[in-house]
Amino acid sequence: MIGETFCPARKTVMPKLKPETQQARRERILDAAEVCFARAGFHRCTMQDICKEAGISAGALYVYFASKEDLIAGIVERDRAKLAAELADLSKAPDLLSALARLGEHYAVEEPQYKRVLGIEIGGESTRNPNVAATFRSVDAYCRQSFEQVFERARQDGKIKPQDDSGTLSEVVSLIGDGLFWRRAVDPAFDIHKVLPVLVRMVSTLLNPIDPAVAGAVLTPPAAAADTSERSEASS
Amino acid sequence: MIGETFCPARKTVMPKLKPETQQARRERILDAAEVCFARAGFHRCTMQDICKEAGISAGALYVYFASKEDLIAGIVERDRAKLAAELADLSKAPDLLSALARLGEHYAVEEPQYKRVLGIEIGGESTRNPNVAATFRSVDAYCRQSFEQVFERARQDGKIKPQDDSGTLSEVVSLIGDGLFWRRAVDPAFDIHKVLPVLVRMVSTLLNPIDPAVAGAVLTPPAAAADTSERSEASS
DNA sequence: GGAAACAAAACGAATGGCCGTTTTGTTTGT
DNA sequence: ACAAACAAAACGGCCATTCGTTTTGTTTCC
Repeated sequence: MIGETFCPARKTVMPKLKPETQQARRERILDAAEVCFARAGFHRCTMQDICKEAGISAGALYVYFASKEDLIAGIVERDRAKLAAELADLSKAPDLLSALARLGEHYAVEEPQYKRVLGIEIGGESTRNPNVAATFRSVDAYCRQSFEQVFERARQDGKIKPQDDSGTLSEVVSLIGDGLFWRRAVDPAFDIHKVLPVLVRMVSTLLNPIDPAVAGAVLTPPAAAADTSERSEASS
Repeated sequence: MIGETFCPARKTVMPKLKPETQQARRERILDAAEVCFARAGFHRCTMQDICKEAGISAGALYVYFASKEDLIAGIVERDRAKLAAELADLSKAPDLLSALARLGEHYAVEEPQYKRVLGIEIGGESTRNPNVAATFRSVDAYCRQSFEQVFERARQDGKIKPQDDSGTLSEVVSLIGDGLFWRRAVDPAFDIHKVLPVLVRMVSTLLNPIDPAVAGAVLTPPAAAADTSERSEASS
């Protein structure tokens, strides 16, 4: 076994962790950093905090991230990438409005509190850190474009008859999403189920201002709506 | 707390700055701190930065604020108090919807950027600093109550016929306000004039879902609306 | 009225602790 | 066997706060 293999073609760098384990470590560090950053903000959170949370040493951390700045950038990229991915699924949804409502539900209810707080932290950081700003804005723009395309297709399919152009619709819906996100992050007593139906109704009048019958049709595929979002508290 | 030293007729000495100048200094420091905090965040901003911005020395600053924490609390209180005051004026407005639109216009256009960024900073801080959280939430609650009262009165006066209760209406409108605020703070390219009319229309259908004629009446006292907000660039 | 008296206000260099990062020596994976 | 991965301790800079001193403004006493 020990048989002294000196390989001829072997010279410089190679032995390492398997790239997958390497990636796993990175993710783990990011997970820990997310928690810490949300708990204390990007600032007051120390590298030592993150090390402790991740169960590693400072030396190890610096193998994977060159600096705190770099770590922050990593957090932002991962978080925003996930957001973009989840929003991309939206375009596949058959029912536009209930898909939107489900999205709101998802972000405002299922996501743990610390992720929402992290979102605020990211937005704030984007106003002063050009690096963060770049990824933040690009994802933001992508999301609004997605919305816009969805609306545009729905209109061409005759499913909606909005009086505004798709770009404006997308802006308005994004804005409502931002409001949900902010309120939910900042006010622990916020009850999304109180407002979600109203928001849906409101948006539906936007999409079909003329004919309430059509709006109703888009709004309520009755069975699905009842199951998914409207009353998840009935069971408990 | 200032002029009150008890003085036996003879010996008493209590020279000081006139309370008004004292207050002025405090305000000046708060102004400087606002700028610095917005520029760098509560964290990365140093006390020396603030001193430089205010044109005073460290020692002087600590005469007026016991600690950085204390200074942050001061900022939050002043900012929120102003918000509450401005919102209180709303109840006096004769035309509800255009008053709301004007409010949105005010916060999203006239307010300088750094104040918006400061708002994010405050919200973020409120998720972890109990002191900040207390004033933040109390003002937040006050604002929503104001909205609620305004809506309730409008309903009783027969000006609106909403199908939702005033509490819910207030939540929804607040949420839209939050969305405006966030978007405007975070996205410098955001054009509020693209969405404001749509938002107004949307809210108006909320307030008067049944009878579009009434809704139209509330929405457009035509002369006033044109002058105040809709197209301030037409005249010039 | 004006100067002495005195404390608040302001200054600004010094301090002490904290935190991001580096260095050093050991372990581990291949 | 050898470099990458890691832990642990150490370093160096920065920053909130303090403190001894100076300045400023008000009162008191002649």
